[in-house]
Amino acid sequence: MILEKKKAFNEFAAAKGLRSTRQRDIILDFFLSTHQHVSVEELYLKIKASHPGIGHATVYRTLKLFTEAGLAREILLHDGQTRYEHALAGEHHDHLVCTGCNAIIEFEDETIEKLQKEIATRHGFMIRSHKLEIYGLCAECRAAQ
Amino acid sequence: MILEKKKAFNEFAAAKGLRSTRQRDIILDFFLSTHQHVSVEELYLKIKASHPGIGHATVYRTLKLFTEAGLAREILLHDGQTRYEHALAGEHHDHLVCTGCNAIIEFEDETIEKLQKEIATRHGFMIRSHKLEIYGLCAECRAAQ
DNA sequence: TATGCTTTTGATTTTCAATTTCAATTGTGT
DNA sequence: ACACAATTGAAATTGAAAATCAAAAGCATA
Repeated sequence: MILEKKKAFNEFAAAKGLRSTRQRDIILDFFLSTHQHVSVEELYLKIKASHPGIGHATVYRTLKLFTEAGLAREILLHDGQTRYEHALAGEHHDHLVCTGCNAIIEFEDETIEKLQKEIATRHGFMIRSHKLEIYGLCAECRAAQ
Repeated sequence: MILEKKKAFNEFAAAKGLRSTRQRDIILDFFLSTHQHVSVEELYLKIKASHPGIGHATVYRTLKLFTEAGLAREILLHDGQTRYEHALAGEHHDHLVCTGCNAIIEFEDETIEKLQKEIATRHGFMIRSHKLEIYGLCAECRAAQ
């Protein structure tokens, strides 16, 4: 899985004529070994602990590259921080976001995906990507109330 | 429709013990007369043209109030600007967002809504709100390519 | 209508994520 | 090793959003 993604990135880099750099390797390693939905700041701090030389800007830039390469996907929640989740081209999942404890539960639903395609077709729209987030309270937070 | 919303806001204000102010009236008028999906900045500039006294902060604060009152809903697209769309409690629609021309097409789909509820139930999750955005190219932008 | 208390306002400052800048560094083909 | 372009990172900049706080405005009461 991790190797698969590294390979995917290398292919993307090669196709785009990007150079292979120490920093990108490190950032990719860290990104792949974090939990889902890291914010840039969070990842930056993690990396900084063992690689103090790596700068803010590079982390931002590189995560944008991963997104272009299809390894990552940007998610905007409502706390003003951009997060990135793991992704592989083609695969997709959506989110239940708990507003109580900020937990994120992932799910997939083929029927919803299919309905989206139908809607798009009806409007002459060509889908590139989509995002479905359901906000509310998870089972634990409901119980705790 | 506009009166209905004004009434809704007045009721909300009364229930919360908020005062009725000239600024809030003006901002509500402008908000209700704009197209869907205004950014705060956009609305602020529109208002400023005829009411130069009204400040940035007030527009931000007031839009948050409208959201609390159920008249507006925050939407985060990928341009770093928070937008607000018109809403009435209970009503909901989702978006096709064209990455070519930034057009936003609204749609509603009962089946998708129903599937979301099922998914939530399956996870013991209580839905408060949700957001579905489909990104891609609209018919015009596809043709223009 | 005046009084006194409280909310609201708005100019300004602050914050903070994200981007830009640019000189120095590094990767890569020759 | 050389040359040249891409990349990096410290620092500055931008820009949205929130916080601050004295002044102004709303509102209940006399």
